[in-house]
Amino acid sequence: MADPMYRQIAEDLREQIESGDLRPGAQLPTEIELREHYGNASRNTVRDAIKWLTTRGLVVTQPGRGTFVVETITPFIVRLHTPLESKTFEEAVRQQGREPSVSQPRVEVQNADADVARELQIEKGSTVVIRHQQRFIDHSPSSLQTSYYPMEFVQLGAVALIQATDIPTGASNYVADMLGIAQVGYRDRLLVRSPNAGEIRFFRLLNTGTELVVGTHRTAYGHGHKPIRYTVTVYPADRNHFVIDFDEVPPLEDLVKDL
Amino acid sequence: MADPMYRQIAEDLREQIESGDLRPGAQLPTEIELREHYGNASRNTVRDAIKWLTTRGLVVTQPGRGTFVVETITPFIVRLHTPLESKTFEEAVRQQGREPSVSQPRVEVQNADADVARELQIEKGSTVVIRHQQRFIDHSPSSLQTSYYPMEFVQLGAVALIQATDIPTGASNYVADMLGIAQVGYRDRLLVRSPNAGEIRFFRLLNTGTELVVGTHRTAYGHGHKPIRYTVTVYPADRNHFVIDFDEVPPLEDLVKDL
DNA sequence: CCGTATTTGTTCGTATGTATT
DNA sequence: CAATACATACGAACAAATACG
Repeated sequence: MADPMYRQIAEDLREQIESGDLRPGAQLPTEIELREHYGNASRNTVRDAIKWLTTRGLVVTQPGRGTFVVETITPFIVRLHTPLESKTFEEAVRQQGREPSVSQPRVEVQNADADVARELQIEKGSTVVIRHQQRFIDHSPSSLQTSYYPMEFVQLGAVALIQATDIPTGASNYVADMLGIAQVGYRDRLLVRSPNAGEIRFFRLLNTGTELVVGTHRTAYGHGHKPIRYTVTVYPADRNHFVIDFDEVPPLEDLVKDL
Repeated sequence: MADPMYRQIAEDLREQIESGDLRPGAQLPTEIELREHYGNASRNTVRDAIKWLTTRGLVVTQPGRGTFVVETITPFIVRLHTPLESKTFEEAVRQQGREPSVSQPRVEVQNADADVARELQIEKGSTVVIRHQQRFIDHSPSSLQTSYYPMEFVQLGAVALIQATDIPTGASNYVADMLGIAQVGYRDRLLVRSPNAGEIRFFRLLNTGTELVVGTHRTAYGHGHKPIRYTVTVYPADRNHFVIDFDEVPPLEDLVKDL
């Protein structure tokens, strides 16, 4: 049995895109033109073909403008496995020749949900301090970071945690200094999922259903496997690569240069 | 202005799914029933609503059967950052209480494309040995692995690389033993993309356009940052988590247990 | 700023095909 | 084989966003 017509049209367009006949950013023929080109197929059939392509992330449509081949984005490299004497966000971004900026932190005090309780090894419902921050690269939304700390840390003296001001040395180092709890290791978990409404807004995603985010869940530990911090950072999957280095590898600049 | 009707229907169904009124695996009302429920909307409008949900990965439709809320899969944990004395695939899978198996390797000799040439730091077009292997967990397709080695290694004596038989100690250790090139570090790069036709077939994906794979690109280095091996492993994004450990962290079993 | 043409978005109706039960 | 349910395809009308003179 032959493929349905809308798939044949979609395949034909896909080949034109992948062969380079239709370059990134180029406008596809209008629905009327496509209709005429493919044996006077119905406009709805042509639209089904375009939908097939949009669902697979090959084209985007804009009302009143047209349908365009997606632009390829030069990805930013997110380094997950930095050494303990790690670079701050600002340093890491500048290293790739880009301009970092961050929002003022937003601080909340809430009860731990199941995820947070598991990662911080505390009772579900215990009080935790939550610090949110928005990060930008070249003034474009880059990532959303949410860190969870046990309320206990504030009571023990790390009071800056519940203040909505940037901690220049990094909240992690601040806790280490104030409480004498040094970070000796961490575990990152990555998972891919659909963005929620807030993420769609912040990252200015199109909400075509093809957009995805990568969540990196980092739990940092002190001596004796005691959790210090649980940080979730969310990145749009389309504009980021994730790099993990172990021991002796060439400098990151080589990779950035070669893309 | 109010949302279009198909979106209102989609939102209503989405809430039922996320609230748990419609559990994973449950069948949605048929298109005709939905049509009647939502003020005799056109069947096409109901179908637009369902399409909105399918592109977001919330439901799947099966011709002749119905539309069903997607089943949630218990993810396998892929450990990216194992120490150098790392576990084999078999050991890592058994550690999570699952049953591993692998295909016979398929070996090719080809010219390096731009990616491979960059990673192995050789001339584009140089001859490379490519070893493919299919991996299964509990007899389900789990990952596709492709490793690239410079042809030079075979000429220098590592002849088992071009034989289509499993190297029990691991190809990496074999190269180290035969040529005295020890692996002293590696860099992993992760990226999310749509699967190609072969991957859709092997992983038995539905090709709804929402299915995604995560590619892990590992370049292993010997002394002096000399590349030894470039390995691309492809995983379906929906059934895997990725974990990277650094220094002192609790045993992985704790995480697997708590899911 | 306005009006008009162009282009995609939404909604309906209808008919027929294909897969499953 | 029949009934049910989703898939494909067509045609039509109006709405909304955009571009342009």
